[in-house]
Amino acid sequence: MKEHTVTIYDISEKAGVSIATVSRVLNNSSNVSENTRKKVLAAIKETGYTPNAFARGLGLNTMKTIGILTADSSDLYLAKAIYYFEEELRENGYDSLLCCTGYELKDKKAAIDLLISKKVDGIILVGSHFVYPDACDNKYIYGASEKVPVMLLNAEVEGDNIYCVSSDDHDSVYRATMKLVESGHKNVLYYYNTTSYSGHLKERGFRDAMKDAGIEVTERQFQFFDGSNEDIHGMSAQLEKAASAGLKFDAVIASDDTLALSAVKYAQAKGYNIPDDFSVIGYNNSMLTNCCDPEITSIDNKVETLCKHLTSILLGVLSGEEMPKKTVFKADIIEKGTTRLNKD
Amino acid sequence: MKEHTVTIYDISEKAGVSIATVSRVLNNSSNVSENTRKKVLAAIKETGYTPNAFARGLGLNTMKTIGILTADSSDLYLAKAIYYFEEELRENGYDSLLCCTGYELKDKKAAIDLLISKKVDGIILVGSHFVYPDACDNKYIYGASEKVPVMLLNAEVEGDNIYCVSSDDHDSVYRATMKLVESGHKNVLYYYNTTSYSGHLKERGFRDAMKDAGIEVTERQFQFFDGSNEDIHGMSAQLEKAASAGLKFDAVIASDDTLALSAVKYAQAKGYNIPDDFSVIGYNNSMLTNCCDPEITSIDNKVETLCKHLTSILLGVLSGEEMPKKTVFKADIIEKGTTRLNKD
DNA sequence: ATCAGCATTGTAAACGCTTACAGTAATTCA
DNA sequence: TGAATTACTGTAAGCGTTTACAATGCTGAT
Repeated sequence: MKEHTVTIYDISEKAGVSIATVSRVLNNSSNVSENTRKKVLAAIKETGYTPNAFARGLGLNTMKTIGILTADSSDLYLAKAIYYFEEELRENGYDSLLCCTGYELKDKKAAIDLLISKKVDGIILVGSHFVYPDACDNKYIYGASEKVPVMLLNAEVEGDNIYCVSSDDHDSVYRATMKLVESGHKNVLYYYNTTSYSGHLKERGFRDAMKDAGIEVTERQFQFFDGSNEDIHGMSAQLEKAASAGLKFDAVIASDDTLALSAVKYAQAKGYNIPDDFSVIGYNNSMLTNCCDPEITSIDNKVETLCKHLTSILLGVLSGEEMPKKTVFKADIIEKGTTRLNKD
Repeated sequence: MKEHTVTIYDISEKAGVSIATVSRVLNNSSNVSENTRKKVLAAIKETGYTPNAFARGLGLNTMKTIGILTADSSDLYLAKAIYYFEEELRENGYDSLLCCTGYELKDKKAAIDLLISKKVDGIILVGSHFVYPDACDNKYIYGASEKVPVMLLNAEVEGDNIYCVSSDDHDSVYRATMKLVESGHKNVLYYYNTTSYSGHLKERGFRDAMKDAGIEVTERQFQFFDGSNEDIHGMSAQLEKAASAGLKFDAVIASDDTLALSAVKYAQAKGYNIPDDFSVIGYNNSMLTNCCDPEITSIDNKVETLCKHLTSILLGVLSGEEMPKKTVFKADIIEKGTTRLNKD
């Protein structure tokens, strides 16, 4: 069963050359005669030899691998981000080591240590969950950045070896809220399920917009959903409960498309007419927005753009270039059927 | 910037012991006095030392890492599977290396080579896309299985170091189709988007059921959707086109919830009453089935169960136990609003 | 006092690769 | 013809661990 694994020595012997030459062939080094190259390649093919990446990594002290961390790869948005990272990295000769950490701080720390001990060349933290409102909880990120560059998607932390690419969540929610207000909605409810960095930005965007619009908001208008991010029924039920408890709202701006969808379902169950009696705006412009009828107006923060940009910055950093520490993109509001915003 | 990385030698020096002793502490070997252990641990803590996994891997010839391959991590179902694998493996001390290969055979091969050169201890192929109807295309799997155990989720290939865990797709589609027929549907359309291994099983399930029900089917009743698996509009449009071209159907059984959702949208656009005039059954029982109204009846093939089972088999294999080569689970048909099946 | 036996620690080889440096043969130039 | 150059190839050190084996220092029994 466990036959002797083929090493560079076997190849060198078979091809009648030294291991250095084999190595040169493997690394496309120029100083090899066409003749020997052929012999070596033949031996490799014949034996089915694959180089041992440990040994290689040991010497070079790099595995050409990027660690990707995310709280939950089954989240629609995060999964998409991971997909783009994977793709871009692979095209540039890097592999990726994915860790789904869950939402516990200690697990995040453990995962980072693990990646570092595996000698990743860089770390990408996918999603704002990694950055806490309380700056002091973000220390672990600094720790990591002492060893390798740390990239943040949709979150911001200032630091020496830390690079951030994000969408301006404050701005997009601000604009969306404003538009809802301008299109005649007085009682806008903010429905959210995360208190992460970007969660805070979004919330502030909402608050600021309402304030600038001269509308007072009560804390009840901030509904926090604390369940699974797939539990559409639970999400609707919570809105229903809030309504029965006397809360009035004729529009929902959600921090997430799933929440938005639940709001649509809630409104339809109530018999409201969307978008005439009731408006909904989601976030991420994921396929979920196309699942119901009417389809959901949503904020598109352009994952693909963000991810590609982030990857190119990382690659730049890795090859020693000077790169911007912070890049912010503006999101688009994609209007579909759950709003009537542009009434001009 | 690039300060000397801390190695086991630094620790040994700082703690005044040999590197072997440090190594023993790191590996919780018993033969270390409490006193020295403390000194070593102190030194480790002080320097922030993390062991180099390459060096370790080189010696042990294992990285305690499992390679996970999937065509597309942003697919809802696959992402979920990956999530469970990740979680289970981590809990058992294994890390995972994820590769999203896309759907091209050559990329799959390349990814496998890569994983093997990284000395993964095993490979999990997530999704039936890895197994082709033409057995000859599956050779690359045998190649991999010569080096490490290969696990297949939702696909079957026989081979020496290959283990399969799947849901009985033929059976579930057969039963679902039968139920549709028994509940009065004559013109059932089969809507699919993959010709993978399980795609074939499903199709055969459909054909066999129709045959056993004594209903003749024409090839037009097999609609293959060839676009993005998020393109709900395109999916609906294709059904619309088929209908305009004269195809009659009063039920759709889809190989996937997204397709099913598109069928619901199609039917609703047509003004059909679901489930009275028109029935739909999806596959995977994902959250998409809860997105529209009525919610979609779907086949639940229990990813979580499958994934956990697969992982436990893999762990068994890795620890040298004898394990079943093939495990098949039966799926459940979860009836919701798009059908009226159990009319007894 | 001596020594077997034990607990603990140290030494050094091995893991498979890259690469600086050294060596060799062939070619060119004067 | 000999020296310098070029083109290729080989030798061996080093990367940071683990671990078999050797060495040390104690313990208590004789």
